[in-house]
Amino acid sequence: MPPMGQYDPKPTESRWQSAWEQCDAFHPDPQAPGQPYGVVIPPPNVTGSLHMGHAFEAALIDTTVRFKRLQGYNTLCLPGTDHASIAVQTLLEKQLEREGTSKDKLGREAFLERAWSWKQESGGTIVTQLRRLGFSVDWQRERFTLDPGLSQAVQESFLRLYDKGLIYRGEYLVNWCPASGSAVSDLEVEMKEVDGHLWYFRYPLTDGSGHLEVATTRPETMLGDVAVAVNSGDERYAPWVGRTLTLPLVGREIPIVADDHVDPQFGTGCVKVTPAHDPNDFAIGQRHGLPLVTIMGKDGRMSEAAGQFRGLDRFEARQAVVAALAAEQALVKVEDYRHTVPYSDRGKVPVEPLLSTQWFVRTQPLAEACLTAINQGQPRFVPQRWAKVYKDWLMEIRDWCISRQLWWGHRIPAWFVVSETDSRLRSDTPYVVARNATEAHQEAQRRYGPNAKLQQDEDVLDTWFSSALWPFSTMGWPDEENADLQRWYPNSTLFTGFDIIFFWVARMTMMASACTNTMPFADVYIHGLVRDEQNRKMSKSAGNGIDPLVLCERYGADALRFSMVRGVAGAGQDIRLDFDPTTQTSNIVEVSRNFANKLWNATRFALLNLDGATPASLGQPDPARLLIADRWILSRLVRTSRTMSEKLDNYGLGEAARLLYEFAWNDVCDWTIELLKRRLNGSNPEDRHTARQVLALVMEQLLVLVHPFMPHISEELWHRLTGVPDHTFLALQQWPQLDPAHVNDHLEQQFAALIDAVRVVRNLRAVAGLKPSQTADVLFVSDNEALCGLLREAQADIAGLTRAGTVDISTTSVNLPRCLSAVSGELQILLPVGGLVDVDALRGRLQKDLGKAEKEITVLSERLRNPGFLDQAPREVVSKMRSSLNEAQQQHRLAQSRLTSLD
RNA sequence: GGGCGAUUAGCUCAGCGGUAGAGCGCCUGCCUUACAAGCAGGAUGUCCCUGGUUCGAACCCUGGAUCGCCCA
Repeated sequence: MPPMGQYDPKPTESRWQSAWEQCDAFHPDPQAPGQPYGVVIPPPNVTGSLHMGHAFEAALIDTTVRFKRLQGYNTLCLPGTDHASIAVQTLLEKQLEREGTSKDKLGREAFLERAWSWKQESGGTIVTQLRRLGFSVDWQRERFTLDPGLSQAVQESFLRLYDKGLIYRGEYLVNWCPASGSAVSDLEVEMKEVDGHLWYFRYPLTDGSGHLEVATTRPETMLGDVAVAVNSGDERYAPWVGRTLTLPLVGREIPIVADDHVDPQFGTGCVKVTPAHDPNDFAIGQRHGLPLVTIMGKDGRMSEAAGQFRGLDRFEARQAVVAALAAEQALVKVEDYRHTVPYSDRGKVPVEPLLSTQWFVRTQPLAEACLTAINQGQPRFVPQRWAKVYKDWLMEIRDWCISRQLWWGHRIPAWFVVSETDSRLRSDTPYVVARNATEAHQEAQRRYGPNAKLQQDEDVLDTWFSSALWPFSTMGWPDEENADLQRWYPNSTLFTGFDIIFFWVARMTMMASACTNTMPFADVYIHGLVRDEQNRKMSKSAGNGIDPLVLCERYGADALRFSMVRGVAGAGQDIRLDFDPTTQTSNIVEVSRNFANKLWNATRFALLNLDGATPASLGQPDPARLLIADRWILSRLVRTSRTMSEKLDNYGLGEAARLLYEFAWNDVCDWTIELLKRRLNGSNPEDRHTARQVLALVMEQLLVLVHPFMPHISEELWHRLTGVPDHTFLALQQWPQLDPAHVNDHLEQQFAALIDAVRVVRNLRAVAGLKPSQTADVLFVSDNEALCGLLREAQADIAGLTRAGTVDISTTSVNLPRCLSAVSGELQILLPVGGLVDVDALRGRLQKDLGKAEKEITVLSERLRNPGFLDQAPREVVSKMRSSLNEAQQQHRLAQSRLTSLD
């Protein structure tokens, strides 16, 4: 058991997590009143476990969602997971390998059974972990991309796009990942800089009149060369254009072509052209009508066409080809060369550009619709600069290869009519696209006669294809009448990281535009990444990932969430989270844990002093009985809740969190609670009653403000404070709706002066070395009547805060020879403590005041002497400077006179 | 090659035209019956450099440096 004064998050957090879920607190009714606010969470990969990025994103989403719910929106936050074709299949294949078997031995059906049972058992890990954060999602609406409903959405959208000619089947160079045995899209390819070589080869002219030199980083592809290209403007080679070369090792006669895209600076200015194995060469080949010679198979080994090299792995072949060319005296030289090589994101091996037949989405028409929308501000990106990134990508978009040679995923709804090609699947076998096998048969029979035999395409769709439908497939689409869809689609906000703007955001907008004719969400909030104390991106592969659950265990989910949200700067910067792996501690999260503890103790204080009364039973305080301190905290409360709303409405989560922290710690705990103590412990029953009303009111409202950020502790404390039954939740209450008339600028300014005066007294006491237990009288002198009035009104409070015996306020100067004294604004502060005074310390203090005043006078009077300033600066600024100068001069005079009186 | 971000106290970062801020750390006192995960007080800055705009620049503009990211 922790000490009384220490908050233990564990029991509280698990208690409310299950209470919320058991009561369906976050299961909204589409028919319920209130403006809709709908969010779908970015579905994490089923293979995954919770990492800090998920926790960060969840914290941002949940803070916003809980805030909207408190504001009275009919709020849906829909969770789910994504099936992750390649990742799951890789994981399972490794398992099978360990068991001495393989997916091919098992067969497709058994493999998929196994995949599903794996998904049931361990696929839910991350979802359980999300619960641990207190994520207020609707678990009843949880979705998985392979669910029947979502699969139907995939089939339907495929069909519609196909019918509109937006999906086609074609033979192109795709990024082939030999590790996973599948095509991958351009986006799944990562360019890496590697140290390689540049080999120079000599290709003889067919007529024997000489030779040309070509340079390449991939010698093995020369077996598939079909031309040599030079820049059309390159005069060095102009005479040879149109003649032919004989390809060494192969003997093929290949033309020399001129092409604008050849860089004359690269190597010798002559490039070998291998259209079947290089995207640039592919383009050259198209322009010049060159044939495609494929010399490699899908396993990354050289094929029949590679002649003597067939069967060699592509990297072995490289060595072998170089050696063979050297033997023929065709190798000129080798240079070290640093260049970029495309790597497969998943397989972590270089991708092979390979000619194959795949399914593609024709993205250009979709991208155009999205461009039109973004030019009209839809969706709205926060921060705005990301809209440009999104736009630039859409403008240079390439077709999206959506077929994957995998088993785990949505099978492509296309059936080959094999009866048309001798029951074999050939490149010219016709096919039909349909919603299901029955419809496919009907269609095939209609087109090819009653004996048409079908074989469904073996391939599945890119996982991102189904993810792209997520905002509406999760809400019942294609059933346009679905109540959820009608209520929460388009979604309100998409929260995601900038790293998947291309992968996901743009694909969602394109698919939404094609399927639903609208943008899928109003706003896109782009957050940063979580970095470690050395500013490195947290990732599993870097080994610097912190397990959020470890931090939840140690400090509580509330503390972790608050740390991350508070760390967000205005414009979606990355956040940094420190962590010492040896002690498993984090200073940043500790700060939030301390904050939770502070709230715990402040509420404990309230409970001890309310004696069983609740905010409701105490009622609103009588305005006539409020002291200045009460009116001040009410003004601060209303202002804070208002400013926090503004920040939260504009995704200023970090700023809102910081405002809350300061309000709770400084205004409520340091000042209000301290000020209330006097009356709570006092003998006047009416004062006591008012003080309790104020305390109850402020604490309850504070807990509401805390709730979006730290849902568990606020829920717990709110129940303790209000005594409401367990099945009524703070999570479903109202954001503070207090009378805006409480806000009082003038009062807050005055109170700031009072706080300052108290601080000066405390400082004087510290300078003089007074023990906290010693009392000392305080005398304020000022000719500012209003200020004196304020101090008089708060006389008793000041006495309490400064351990003063008596507090006197005088408008006429008094001269006490031996006393502590200092100056604050227009106020002279005197502590007559007789012989106790350390004169040197006192002189130091006054000299400090004097110096400060002098500096201020210099700066201000210089500015006020500047005619430009007087003419052009706003009047308020000028008058503010004037009064500041007056104050400084007065302060200077007072300090001076106190100093001389010391001597 | 193009684009974006960062550079402020020893550390981590706010602030983004009107006299430099927080947390941590540091120094000095305090177990003052909500809280030592705390309270009170204190010290600490050519706001990366450079010009310019402005009455006034940490903040806006020019140029540059360093670090980081994205795209080609």
